[in-house]
Amino acid sequence: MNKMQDPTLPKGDSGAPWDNPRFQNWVAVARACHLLERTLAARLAPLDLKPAQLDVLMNLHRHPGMSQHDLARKLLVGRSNITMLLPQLETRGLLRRESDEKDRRILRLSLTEAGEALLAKALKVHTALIELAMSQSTPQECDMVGEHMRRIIEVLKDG
Amino acid sequence: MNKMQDPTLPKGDSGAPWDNPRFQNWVAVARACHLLERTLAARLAPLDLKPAQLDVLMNLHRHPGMSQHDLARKLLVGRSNITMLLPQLETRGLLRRESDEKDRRILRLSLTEAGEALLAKALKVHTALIELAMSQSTPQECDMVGEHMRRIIEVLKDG
DNA sequence: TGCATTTTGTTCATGGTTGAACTAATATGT
DNA sequence: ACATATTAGTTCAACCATGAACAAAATGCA
Repeated sequence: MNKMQDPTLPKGDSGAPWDNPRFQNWVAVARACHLLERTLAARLAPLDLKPAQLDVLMNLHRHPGMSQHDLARKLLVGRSNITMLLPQLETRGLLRRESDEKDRRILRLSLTEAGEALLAKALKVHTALIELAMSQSTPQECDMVGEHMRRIIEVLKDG
Repeated sequence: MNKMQDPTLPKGDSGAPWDNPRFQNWVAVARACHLLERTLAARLAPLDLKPAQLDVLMNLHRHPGMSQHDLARKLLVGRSNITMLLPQLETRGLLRRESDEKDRRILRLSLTEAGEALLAKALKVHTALIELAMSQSTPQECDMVGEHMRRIIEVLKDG
């Protein structure tokens, strides 16, 4: 269904990508991501947390003691981004940065009690939102989507 | 497969979202989006175009004569963003902004010949990248992903 | 050891995005 | 018609993310 031509489309677009289903499907993926990110930001605002900061807390909870460099790679952002991001969280008492005794270049990161507590609250929000989004399909379909995306990540990681 | 526990995980995380498949699957979606966006930016650089600018050209090709407000809604960005974005493209001779005679608040947007030409080149790059990503699954699976994402968009559009 | 290279984190200038406040044009209601 | 409300677009200051250039520490190799 829904194969009707949009009458406002200019003619002579036969080879255009807009009637390519793959193209349309990816546009939907990008839109959904964009929208969920914005919604998450709105719902996280009462906790005075931004999505990027939540990502930091989540990764530090799962991998306590990781370095800033490792954190940057995990989050797919530049190292300088981490440098700009952490002081706000450290000042709020959410995380610690401790020099590694063996390699004094490295700062080992870990959450404080307050950081763990805030993370727990934020995770409720985040999880609820993802549940809402992912419950739009069956678990099997979700797994398929996940598999597909992981393959995309692999194929793009070096190209 | 791959259900092994990560031995570095802290204990006592039983209710945590990390072993929730839906959570992991959405993380994969977000990562793939992020990565594809970055890859697109890199491949568009030789044309001196950024992904956001390509989105503008694409929408103006499909809906010539649309207003800046409509364009902003289509792209899910603020109106001020459009205001900042367009002058660069107009100066490069890629698009026109013409006052509507009936409603002089509105600026009607359309591509120039040069805009259409550049769009055609950029679309080759964009399409190739999406083909690469989406060919990681069968067309049926792609359609399912698209359907899922469109449902997510609907459910989030007003929440 | 001595010296080049690599790695970690920081600084800084740049560019992109946002939302609030603003102007101008139109629509609405009485 | 006339005051009020709404809408289109702009301006501006604040915030983020980025990458290049940098300093400090560690590594490797001769």
